Amino acid sequence: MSETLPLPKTSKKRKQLIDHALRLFGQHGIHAVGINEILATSGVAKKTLYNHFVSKEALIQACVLERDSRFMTWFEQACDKADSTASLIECVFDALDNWVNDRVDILGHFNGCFFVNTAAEYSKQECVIYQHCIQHKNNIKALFQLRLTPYISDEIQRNNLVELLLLLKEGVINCAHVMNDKQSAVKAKTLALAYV
Amino acid sequence: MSETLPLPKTSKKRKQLIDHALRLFGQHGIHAVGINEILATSGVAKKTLYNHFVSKEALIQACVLERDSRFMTWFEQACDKADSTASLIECVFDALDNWVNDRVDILGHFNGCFFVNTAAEYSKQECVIYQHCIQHKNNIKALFQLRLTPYISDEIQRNNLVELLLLLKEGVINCAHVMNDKQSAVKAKTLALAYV
DNA sequence: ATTATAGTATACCGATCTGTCTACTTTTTT
DNA sequence: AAAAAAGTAGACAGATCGGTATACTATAAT
Repeated sequence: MSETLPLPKTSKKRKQLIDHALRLFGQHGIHAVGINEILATSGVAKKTLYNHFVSKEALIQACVLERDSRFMTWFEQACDKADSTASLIECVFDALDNWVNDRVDILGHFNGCFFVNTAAEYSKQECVIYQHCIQHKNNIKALFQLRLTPYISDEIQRNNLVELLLLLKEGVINCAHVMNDKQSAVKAKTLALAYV
Repeated sequence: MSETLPLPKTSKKRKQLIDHALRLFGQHGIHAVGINEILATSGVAKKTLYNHFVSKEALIQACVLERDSRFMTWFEQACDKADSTASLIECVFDALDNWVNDRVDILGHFNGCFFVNTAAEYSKQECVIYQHCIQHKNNIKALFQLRLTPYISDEIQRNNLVELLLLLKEGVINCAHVMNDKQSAVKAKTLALAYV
C-alpha cells in the first residue's frame, strides 16, 4: 500500500483516460463532462483514475499538455516538407485544411481550437490551465519564426509574415468552426500567397 | 394564478437576469455557471427566473440572442462613419481594437468570442444554441457584404475582401484572447489596408 | 509461490445541480 | 379599495457532481 501517487506516465490506463477525456472535453467542453462519463467511456475504474491523478483538475492539465504535444508533433511534421516561404505557407494551410475537414485522426473530430475553447472556460490569468493554453499558441508562433528564418533574413519582414500567418490560422479555425466554412483554409492560403 | 408563461420581454427583471447571466456565461462559459450563481448576483428570486424562462436552456437561448443584438448594434454603429473601402477597414479594426482592449462597456470584459466559446460547448449541428451562433457569424458576413457593395462593384473582388475581413476579424479575436496580443487589431488593420 | 501492486466494481459521502413548491409581500390593474 | 399579477425567500426533491472507502481480483516481481 504505497499510496505514493506518481504512477508511471507511460501507463496504459493513464493513456486511455487522457485519450477518452480529450475526446469528450474537445466535443463538449470541460465543465460539461463529468468524471463518471469519462470512466464509463474509457472503461476504467474510478479508483484507477484517482491513482493516476489527484483530482479532475490534474487530469485536465494532463489533457491540455497531451493536446499540445499531439498538435505540435502533427503540425511540425506537416511543415517538414517546406523548403521556401511559399511552400511553408502551402504546408501550413494544407494541414489546416486537413484538420478542419476531419482528415487528421490524431486531432479527433474538429470542434474549433481546443485551447481557445479551454481558455474561455478558465479565464483567470493566474490559472495554470489558462497559462498552458497561452503557451501552446506561443509554441505555434515560435514554430513560424523558426521555420521562416532560413528564407526571410530581414527580421521586420519576417515578423510581419509571422503575424499574418497567426491571424489567418486563427481565422481559419474560427471560420471553419462557427461559420461552417470548410473552405476557409483554402481561401486563407490564397490570401497568404498573394501577400508574399 | 395565470401560470401562462410568456411574461413581457421588456420586463425589468428579465433584463436583469439576462444581463448578469451574459456576464457570467461570458466569463466562465455556460456549463460552469449555475442557476443559483446567476440568481445571487442578479438579486432575483428563483421563482421569478422560472416565471420568465421555462428552463436554464431557455435563458441561455435568450442570452445568445441578446448578445447577438448587442454586438450587431455596436458593430453597425462603429461602421457607420465609413465612406470608402479603406475607411471601412479602419472602422472595423478600430472597433475590434476597442473591444479587445476593454473599451466597449456594452460587450463586457473581453474573453474571446462568446459565440465561438458557446458553439464549442454545444457542438451538435441540430442544437438551437449552436445554430444561433452560426447565425451571428453569418450576420457579420452579411454586414461586410452590404457595407462594401457601394465601393466594390465587382462581386468576385468584393467577396475576396469579405473573406479576408472575416478571417482577419476572427484572427484578431483569437490572438487577443489566447495569445494575449492586444495589438492584434492594429496589425490586422495594417495588413488589410495593404491588401486593398 | 508468495507478495506487493494495480486493477475492478460499487457503495457511499457531502456538496451542488436544476427545478418545484409554499407562504408571504409588493406592485399593478381595474 | 379590492383583486390580480409579479415579486421575494427559502425549503425541498431528485439527480448528479467530485472524491473516498471497501472488498475483491488480476497482474507482475522477487
